[in-house]
Amino acid sequence: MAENVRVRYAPSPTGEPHIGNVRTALFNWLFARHHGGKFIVRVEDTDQERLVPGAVDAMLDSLEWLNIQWDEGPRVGGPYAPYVQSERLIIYQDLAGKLVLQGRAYRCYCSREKLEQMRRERREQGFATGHACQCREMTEQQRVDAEAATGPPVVRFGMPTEGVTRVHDLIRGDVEWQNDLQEDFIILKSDGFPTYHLAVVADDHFMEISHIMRAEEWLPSTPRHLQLFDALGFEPPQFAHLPMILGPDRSKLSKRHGATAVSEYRNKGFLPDALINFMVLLGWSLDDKTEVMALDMIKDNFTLDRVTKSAAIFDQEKLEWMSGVYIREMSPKELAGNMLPFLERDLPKELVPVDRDYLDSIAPLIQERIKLMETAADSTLYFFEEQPEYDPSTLIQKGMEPQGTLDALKSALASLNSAPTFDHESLEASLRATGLEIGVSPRQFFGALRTAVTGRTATPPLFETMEVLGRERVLRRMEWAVERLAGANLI
RNA sequence: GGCGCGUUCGUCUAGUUGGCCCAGGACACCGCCCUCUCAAGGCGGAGAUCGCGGGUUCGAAUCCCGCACGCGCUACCA
Repeated sequence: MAENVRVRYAPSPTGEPHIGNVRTALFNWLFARHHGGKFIVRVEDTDQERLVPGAVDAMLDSLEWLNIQWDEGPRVGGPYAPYVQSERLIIYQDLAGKLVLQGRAYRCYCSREKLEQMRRERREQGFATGHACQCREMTEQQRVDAEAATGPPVVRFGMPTEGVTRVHDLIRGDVEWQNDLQEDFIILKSDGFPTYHLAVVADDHFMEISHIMRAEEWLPSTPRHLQLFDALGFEPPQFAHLPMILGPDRSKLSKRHGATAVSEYRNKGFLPDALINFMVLLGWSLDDKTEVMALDMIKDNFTLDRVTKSAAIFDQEKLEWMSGVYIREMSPKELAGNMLPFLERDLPKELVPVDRDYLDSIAPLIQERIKLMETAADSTLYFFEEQPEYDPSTLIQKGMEPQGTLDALKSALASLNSAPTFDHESLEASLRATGLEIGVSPRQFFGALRTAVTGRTATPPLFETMEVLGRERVLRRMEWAVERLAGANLI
């Protein structure tokens, strides 16, 4: 298997790529990288009605954002171009024509209504849908008559009427289907476009795909593809049907499950590496304990025998934890660089642009307190605001009185005013001494100072925060707090 | 209805040749520690009769049979 691995990711451009799609792309890519093979992206746009403008770009952008590079496909080209099915129609039409000539496919003139009716009846009788119509057995005269009476026909593939079709799935083992229970499926639509079934078989053959790795929902159509490969005289690739990704209600992941598009995760400020690491764990594992892994380790160990059979539910909370892990692993400067665009997006306009050096000094303080870049603006707002707004009563700590709080703030202000340096070590030393002197517990004293300096009850460590804010800002805010409390009518 | 796949803590999973598994790790949850708050971190806890019922075996989550449930497919969609 080591030589000539060629796998593909073949999305249809019908909207924003979601986690399920991209997880499939990820597994294909990892498989290719593990085996030193090629990863190909192919656009399956054979359904003209469902095309969504911009969807191809959205797809490719998502892959690029995640750093999943493809060796052949749109934007990069390759020896088997074009990689867009709507530009390969002639291939499919030619193949369909040959199959008709060989008697392996036939033209079908049935209306959708008639088909639907027949299927309903068969189902009511408890049968499989099976072969739906009689067009397969038409005489030449009947065909001519039908041609005149209806519009352009579709081309159906005639499934064998006996025997079984068997696949050795690399993940699921042997699976087989009874041929006479299979329907004669359409390979060429009346608009001249192929269906997925024909196009996928043709392209996978001509692009020399070695393994078809796709979601489990495709397993039922595998016998069709196998029969097509056979009828066309093509050697079929190997198959591996990946477990699906489900929403919290255990049904196939879809828009109604909330955030499913990759772009949404990007906008929320998840790191691509964290998302990759999380997604790979949905259906694959390294061992019984390792979860946080560098990409190289994943590539080195990514084999199909470690892929799960059962579907997985997408757990947002665990993703957020993973995101936090990756944030804590990077350098403060990297964090700052990552936060920058989000701050410029989310901070009040008058506070933008932010000073990069200042941001660099803030980053280490919030590094272990942030999980998503989306929250960066809120958790750093008080660093940028001139004066955070807050209710003066929140200055008063549990067990303290307004007057005592005011006195404490004044003492702190005096201490701060006379501080020779404004680094956190000396600030802490002198403020602790002050607290001791006036008999206010550290919890109460620093709590009051925290509110005075940041307007918040939960922040990074107080003295580091003061150091980063700097003497001027801290003194101004302290003075303001004293004024506010004194004028608050609480005393 | 038919066909197919799946079934280990709430969730992601380990468990690949039956014994080291009366089932391990992680997220979430709870408690304690650390502590100026919030986090992060450390320690500990609760949580799975391995879907159910039969077998086989000295011994089964692991093998066999049956059943149940869930999901997927069942389009001139992919």
